[in-house]
Amino acid sequence: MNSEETITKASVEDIDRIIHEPARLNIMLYLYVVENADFVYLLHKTGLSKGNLSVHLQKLEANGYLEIMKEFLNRKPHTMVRLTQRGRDAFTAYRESLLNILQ
Amino acid sequence: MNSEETITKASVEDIDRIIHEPARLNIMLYLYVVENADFVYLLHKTGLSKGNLSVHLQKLEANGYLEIMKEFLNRKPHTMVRLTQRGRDAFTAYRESLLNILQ
DNA sequence: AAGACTAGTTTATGTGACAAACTTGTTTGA
DNA sequence: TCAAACAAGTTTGTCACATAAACTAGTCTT
Repeated sequence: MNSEETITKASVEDIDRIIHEPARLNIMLYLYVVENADFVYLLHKTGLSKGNLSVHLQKLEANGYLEIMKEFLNRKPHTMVRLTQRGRDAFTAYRESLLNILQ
Repeated sequence: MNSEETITKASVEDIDRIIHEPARLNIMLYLYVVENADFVYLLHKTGLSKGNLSVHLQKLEANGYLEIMKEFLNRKPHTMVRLTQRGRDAFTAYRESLLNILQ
């Protein structure tokens, strides 16, 4: 194997589909800069329906990309969300990957 | 409306989902540089199954992004594909859109 | 105390990606 | 020469997923 062959080609195959879905990409973009967000904040920012947002958050959590913390605030349920380090890394990797492909 | 408000925000909502799907993004990337490609070439380049490739090409054609030209070559069916201007424009718009979102 | 509101979750449905199976014809080899 | 293998796709069946509607559980208002 010579040096030319070791150049890794930016590959569409290894796009992270969990992040690639626009609804979740949007969520990740907000969480990446905000660090801490609650359900209602994301609801308004993303424009997703509640059911939709709920399911996408669960999927991101199932992949270890974020943490969902439930508490009661003024006697009402309150859902806080933040990216895990894994989620943060996955997002930067996704970004690098796509920039490589498109540039 | 003042000038600040006219700054268009790069929005996840208007990602072109036809192109966004990785399999089709891959196809578009090849067609964008090659200009003319046949079915078998794309089959090998993309690594998609034949059925999959067939369906994705039909979907891109249905959206006016490419033209499918069928002919017989050495008595065998031969499918040529090329981007339309519309497809070319859609691709550059998609690229711009995603670069804006990710940068 | 009945209706409206808040903050979500569960479900039902439709769409879509994918590969397996099929189709139509051509070439090969026994 | 005819049957098996090959070529180039298409159609079909299945499974996953995105989405909104319906539901839940509790709180506030009047």
